[in-house]
Amino acid sequence: MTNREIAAVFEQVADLLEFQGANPFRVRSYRNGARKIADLSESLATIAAEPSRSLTEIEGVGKAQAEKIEQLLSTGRLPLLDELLEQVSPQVLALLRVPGLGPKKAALLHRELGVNSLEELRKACQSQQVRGLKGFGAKTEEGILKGLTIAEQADRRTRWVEADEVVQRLLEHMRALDCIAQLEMAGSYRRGCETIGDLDLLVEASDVATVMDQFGSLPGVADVIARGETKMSTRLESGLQIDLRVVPGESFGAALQYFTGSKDHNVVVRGRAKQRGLKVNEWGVYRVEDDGSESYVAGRAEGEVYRALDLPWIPPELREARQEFAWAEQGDLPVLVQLTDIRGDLHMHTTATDGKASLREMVDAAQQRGLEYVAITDHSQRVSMARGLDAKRLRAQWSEIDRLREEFDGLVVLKGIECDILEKGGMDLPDDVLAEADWVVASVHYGQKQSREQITERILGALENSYVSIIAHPTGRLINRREPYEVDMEQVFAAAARHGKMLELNANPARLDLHDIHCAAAKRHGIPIVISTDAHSTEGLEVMRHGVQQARRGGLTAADVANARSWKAFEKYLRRA
DNA sequence: GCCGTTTTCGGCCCGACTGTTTTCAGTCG
Repeated sequence: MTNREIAAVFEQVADLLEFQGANPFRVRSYRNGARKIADLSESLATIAAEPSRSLTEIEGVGKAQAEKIEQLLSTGRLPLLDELLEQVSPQVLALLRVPGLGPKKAALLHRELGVNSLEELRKACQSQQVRGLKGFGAKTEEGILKGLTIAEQADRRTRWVEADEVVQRLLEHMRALDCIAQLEMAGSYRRGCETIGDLDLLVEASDVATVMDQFGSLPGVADVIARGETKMSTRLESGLQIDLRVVPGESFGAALQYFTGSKDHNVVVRGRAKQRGLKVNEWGVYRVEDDGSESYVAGRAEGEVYRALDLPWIPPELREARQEFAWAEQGDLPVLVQLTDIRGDLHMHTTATDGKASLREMVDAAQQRGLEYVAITDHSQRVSMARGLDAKRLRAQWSEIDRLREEFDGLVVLKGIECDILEKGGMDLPDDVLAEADWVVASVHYGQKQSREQITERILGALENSYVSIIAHPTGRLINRREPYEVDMEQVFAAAARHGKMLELNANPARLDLHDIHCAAAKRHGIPIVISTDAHSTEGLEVMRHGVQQARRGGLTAADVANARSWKAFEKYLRRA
């Protein structure tokens, strides 16, 4: 079983236990275990197979979970899960997706009314059976009916780039107010996560009511879910929820820290505070005296909050309770790569295959963006739908690049190709053609359903080809649309390191492939990452910022990113490789 | 179920808001 599958089993166990009203800390420990497993770049099977190592070396995995992982690895089954599934039907778990329904209320509905599915819940609400239950009323019933629609279309998080469009609109709408002193987005949006559950807006303002009125009047707001003295929540017609918090200036930094999360990061922050006789909440950092009284220590700026805990400010992208606290304590926090560090773009298409802009237009647009070097990498012949290039057409394009080079002073244009790794293994163009290229991007487009062994073999084969420079979008996933193909990334990392190859971080916001944890793993292997736009139009060059953001989440510095090097430095590296 | 600079038991982050209830439980982030 793969890490992802085992993490999913632990998640399911947590859901089922929660539904049964089990010890909430036991539930949390399974969720925590699932997350740590999902964050792992090494496979559990590898760790378990090594006699000198133990699964309990994974933080958050103790003796009990280690045994369960071993059961899953050897038998593919978990008796605990089977047992739980006998007691609770998995369909009932869907009830937890209804906003406002937690384990307690869902269990009560199941127990008292025999509700087993979202459909049955709808019927129970419509026949007004729900309002009679203890702890329920007419308003709850109406709320559930509203929430049902959301639950039915749930299971989908918004891609960061889509959320960003809403954010830009929201910020502009709010900036129209004079009474706002500070305005920041927090939450997973600020952490640059690839998908966003909801949006969090933080405001410092004197006039709370005016801010809330303005917030509620954002075009596209379908519903005001809640409105209190400091907190308000709305839902857009698209289903996206936006939370607003209004705080005073002395709390702004503390609130920003608090609402940026992640949840797990904040748990560690709180724990540290406690060790130091402090308390951290969204209003500030407080010293707790022996008599129980509290005095304000910090909270105006986010950095103050961390300083009070003897930590440097931690970039939001790193706040996932992974390595950041260890780094921060040792003074080893990476200086994360920035968009302005990027000097080259090494994956783009033209009208020769499936691009929308000509070679000249792409090169021109790259120069206008201030890039020092680009590689033109159209598809190879196997990608027939895109009219992929055979040797003859490819050489013709390279001649065109030769002519173009004389015109474009100060911009280096590399003769490249995105060469398919064939289903049966091997490259889509002969070695003598690849040998003439400056830059060979190898990628899997076909046969994505093949077995783990097959796909891994294909990619390893490409890494062994001395003319291949890099593997593009190494896992093939499309966010919200297609799972990554089965590939043993450990072997890919080892082979890439051995053969001196690079790995691509595809910056297309639908791909963001490599994943952040794979970026971090590649860095540990000393593999240079190239962030590429894979642009199919001149506007497509714009997506570089998404790739940089993903790289930051992976903890990459400019030194870890090959195309953050000057052309001179990059060229030297190419020649050596 | 996990974990340990008050360690092998007894903690485990903390506050806002809602609806239902006369003082709080449940949910959410």
